[in-house]
Amino acid sequence: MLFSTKAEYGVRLMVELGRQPGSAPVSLSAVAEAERLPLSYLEHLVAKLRKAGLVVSTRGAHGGYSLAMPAEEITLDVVVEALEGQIAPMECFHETPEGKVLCSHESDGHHACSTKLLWTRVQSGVTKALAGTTLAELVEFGGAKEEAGAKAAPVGTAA
Amino acid sequence: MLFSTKAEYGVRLMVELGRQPGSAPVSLSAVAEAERLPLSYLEHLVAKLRKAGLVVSTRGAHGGYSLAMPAEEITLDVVVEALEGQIAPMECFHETPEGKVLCSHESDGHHACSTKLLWTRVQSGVTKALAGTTLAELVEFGGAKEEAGAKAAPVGTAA
DNA sequence: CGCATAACCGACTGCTTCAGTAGGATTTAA
DNA sequence: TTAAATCCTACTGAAGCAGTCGGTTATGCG
Repeated sequence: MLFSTKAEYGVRLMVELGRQPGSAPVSLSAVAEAERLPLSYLEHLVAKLRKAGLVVSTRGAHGGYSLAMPAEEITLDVVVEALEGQIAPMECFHETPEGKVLCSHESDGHHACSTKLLWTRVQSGVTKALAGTTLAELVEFGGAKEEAGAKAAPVGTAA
Repeated sequence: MLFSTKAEYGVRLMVELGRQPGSAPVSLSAVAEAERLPLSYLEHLVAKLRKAGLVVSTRGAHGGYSLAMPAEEITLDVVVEALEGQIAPMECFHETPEGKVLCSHESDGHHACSTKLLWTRVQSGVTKALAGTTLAELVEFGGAKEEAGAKAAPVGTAA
């Protein structure tokens, strides 16, 4: 598996916040119930998102989380990286700020690291996919949730 | 990290076999020494490659491994999958033989899984990068190893 | 004021995988 | 017959995953 559930849950969380019409904060427990995810685990994930500046929190009663910027401006590479850490295909693969790729094996040999070409391509493929997707797209793709007068609609009533 | 060292070492191993001009088998210890990798660990990896039909082995003295087919016909998606197992961006992401994508979360909700779009794109990016790269490319990229009369050239003499 | 609600924080746990080691059994060329 | 090689199973320390738990702080409301 390329990514763990941290990315999965975290993205779902972000989408849930993106669904919200206004900028009213959503409580974690609401997200947990809507997505059927463990609340205490979401706490860890949302902490990462907050530290990355992707969501803002309001404490106290009726508090919660909301997106730090409009969903159209949030690309998924930033989100996934906040949750999973630096995205690289391989341990030895380090990207400098200028975009150059370093490989830790290149120093120890006479010939260039033959896998570098491969991992560079993979890296590019993943990065393009993530950076080319915005949170707004996912929110829209997720389906048009009812918007007509449903500020405090009951949720748990299945069937 | 998207992939573990299993993919890294395994690909390096394949490249090393691909370097060999003829179809003469290369012993694992030779590969281990050339790439500075632990022999006993390589044994595990080469077993996976053999079971996947990517390399063939000849036992006994002067035995070793060689590619089961020309390097031009070996694409890296097969190699990496043999080493790492099924490549999917997420646990819930299953691809059927016909190419359809199933998501285990889609049954439990009213709306479609909003992350599916994202993981589908990531999957496509990785698959294209891996399937679009042949072992022959990596061998060539790795650099032209000396070919002129170097059947038993000493290796360890650095500096 | 006091209480429920909610964000925040750190420690702990069972489980699986990773990366590698160890010890042997079998096969084969010389 | 022996050295070189593949082959196989079992084991191990370390790390990350997927949570759980208990407690602290902040805040709106009656």
